[in-house]
Amino acid sequence: MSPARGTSPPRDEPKSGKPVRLKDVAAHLGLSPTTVSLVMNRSPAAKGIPPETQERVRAAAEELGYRPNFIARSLRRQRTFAVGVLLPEISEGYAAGVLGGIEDQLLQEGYFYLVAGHHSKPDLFDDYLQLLTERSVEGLILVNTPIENALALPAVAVAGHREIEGVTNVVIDHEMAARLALAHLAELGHRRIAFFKGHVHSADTESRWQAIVRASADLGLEIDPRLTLQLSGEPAGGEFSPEEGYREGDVFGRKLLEVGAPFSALFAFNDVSAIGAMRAFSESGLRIPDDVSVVGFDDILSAAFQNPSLTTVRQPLHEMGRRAAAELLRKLAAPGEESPPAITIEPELVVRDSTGPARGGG
Amino acid sequence: MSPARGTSPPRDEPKSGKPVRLKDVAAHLGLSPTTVSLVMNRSPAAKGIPPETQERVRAAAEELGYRPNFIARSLRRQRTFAVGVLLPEISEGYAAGVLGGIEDQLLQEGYFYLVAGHHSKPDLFDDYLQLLTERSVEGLILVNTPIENALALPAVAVAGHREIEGVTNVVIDHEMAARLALAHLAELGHRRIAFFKGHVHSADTESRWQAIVRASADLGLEIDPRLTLQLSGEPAGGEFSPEEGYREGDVFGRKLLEVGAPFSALFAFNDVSAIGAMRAFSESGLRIPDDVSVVGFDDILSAAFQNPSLTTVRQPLHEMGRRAAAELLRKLAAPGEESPPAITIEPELVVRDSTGPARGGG
DNA sequence: GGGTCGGGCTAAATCGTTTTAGCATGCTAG
DNA sequence: CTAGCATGCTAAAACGATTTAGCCCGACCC
Repeated sequence: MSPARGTSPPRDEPKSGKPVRLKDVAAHLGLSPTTVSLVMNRSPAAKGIPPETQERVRAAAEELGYRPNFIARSLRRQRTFAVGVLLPEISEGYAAGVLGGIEDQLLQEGYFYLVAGHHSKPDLFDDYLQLLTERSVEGLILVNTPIENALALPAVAVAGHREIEGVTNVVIDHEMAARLALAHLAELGHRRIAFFKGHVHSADTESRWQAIVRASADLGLEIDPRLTLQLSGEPAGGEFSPEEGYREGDVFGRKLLEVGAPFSALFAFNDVSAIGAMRAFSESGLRIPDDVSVVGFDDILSAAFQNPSLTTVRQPLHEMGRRAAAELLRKLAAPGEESPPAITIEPELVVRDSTGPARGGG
Repeated sequence: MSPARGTSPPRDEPKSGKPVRLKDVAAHLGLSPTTVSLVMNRSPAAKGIPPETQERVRAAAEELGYRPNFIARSLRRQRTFAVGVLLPEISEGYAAGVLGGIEDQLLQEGYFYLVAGHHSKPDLFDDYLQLLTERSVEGLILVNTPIENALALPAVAVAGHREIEGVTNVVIDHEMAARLALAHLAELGHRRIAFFKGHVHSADTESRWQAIVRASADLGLEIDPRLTLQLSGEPAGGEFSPEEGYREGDVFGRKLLEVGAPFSALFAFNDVSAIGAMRAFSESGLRIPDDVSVVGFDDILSAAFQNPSLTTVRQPLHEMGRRAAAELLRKLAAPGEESPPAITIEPELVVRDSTGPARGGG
């Protein structure tokens, strides 16, 4: 049963047997665990320990392959360096994009995160909140996740639906988005523009529409109510399947043509409905962008692959995730301070081939 | 500083002040922590405790809103109920899909997971492995992540590039994939089929090609080397950007036409290259599927949105993730047992509009 | 009446750290 | 000669659970 029986492992292999604990390093050196801990953590209290001892300690730790046990440390310090992320569904493009940004920022700062996908079921949502709290996450990031009551932990929301006391909301700058898209179309000579509005329950719907109304006024464009169609499905983050959104775009594209009112451009609520509409237009014999220009919103992967490729307002999902994570870490670092109620992120217009000059000059 | 000073919080509000510990519940009842622990965990040793006491304990726990501290429990039991997931980049479609399946399975079984995206940088990869180990994850899932040496923890790989001792690999059944795609084309009357082979460094390339060769033989199809083009970028999980893959499909589609050898169908290595090729074909005046049929691989979101929509072999990413997680949990539950070197998942042929009967009957 | 047994609990060690409060020792200053 | 003060460390108490080894007490048996 002796640990060094028969062929011993090569000496430079630290992964043999049980992990090395602080106590082992201390024993190896003939010092107390306290000293080793102080040195390893570069604690201010370690200033009383002479440099040569410190060096001995570090050398021994290195030699033995000592790795502090995070669990024990978390227990003692009451810090887990972990945050919880709640989102509807991880494999869906919007959430995955945001999560990528969250991850970059968190890992960079030495944090990890626990993710739970609640599939938009409110009861699951509460359960997971509970579980995450039990696991002692230090804060929360809510991606496209509506909450009812205030939270016990510091939190930041991305595409949050409501305004909640103490929860900072990271949102896209709808004003700018509307201005970018409409100015682009206006510049190409379009005057009669059709719109797809979002689902009534989507948080983005209202603010985006307000922004569109304002931008239209600024640009001297008139909005024709007959050319304004409200989608019934698909809130911003995609609680419904993209296929549904696509089909809806197709259906609404047809509807638009049936209205009879002329239009030379469409600004859709999102890319999937834009793509659906493009299909409807093509099948009706219209050519894009010669007969009608189309602008989407989001810049999903497929946007670039369309034929023609889709001009769209890009939501910088990665950046939104990064900012959300950064803001949460800031809150954690400065618990007292007031935090901003919202952080707005600038969208970007990606001009591709689905937009072109209006025919006949406006 | 008394906790019950001034306006006390409503009694049914358990979130007031500090969290309730096991010790508090014990004190409240005049029992020892041991007893409470035994009861709460339904430990076999609790059989000596009379049901009425047990009921008292549970009622008190409920009343006080007791939630066991996971950290403390983890430390004592040496179980974290957490696994680590290593992947190149979370916001990329392949990894996100697999992760969705992993998550479903893990949460269902009471586990959480920590994700680290190494962006295909081997040094980051080692760092994160280290960090995850320090955090005491119980096992690892590697998604599209090549590893050099054996791992200290139980592990399962999805789309693993190498075979590693003790690491179970979850892979797609290439034989079946090839058979599905080629049988479909053969049935439509196609005899001269062009192929895009994968990048040399992709793990899937070789096995898939072998499967294609075998399936072709079985179906009596001949493979024309002139119609077999090897892509240079884009390994299976997408280390390169999709845009690159798309462009490459476009370029290779053109090359195919320049070869001069006739073909009526293309079986591409993945959807992005298939989509690129479709574009090349359309621009050369060929109609899909009338002049040429195209089959992709993966079933990415965009596949359904193409015009025409793309027939493709779907990789059930979610299922692969689920199976990987399930297998890892099995390993954790039965540490001694032999585990299978590989788990193969059946792909599915999704027939859409990019395939049709061969012109002139073969 | 003493031994045994079982019922109903609990004391205390433990998991691997961090951190507070000191303890020797030796030197210096008065 | 001794109080005072660095210097270089350490003992022990946390953190919040789990778990092993028993303790106490009454009932039962012979």
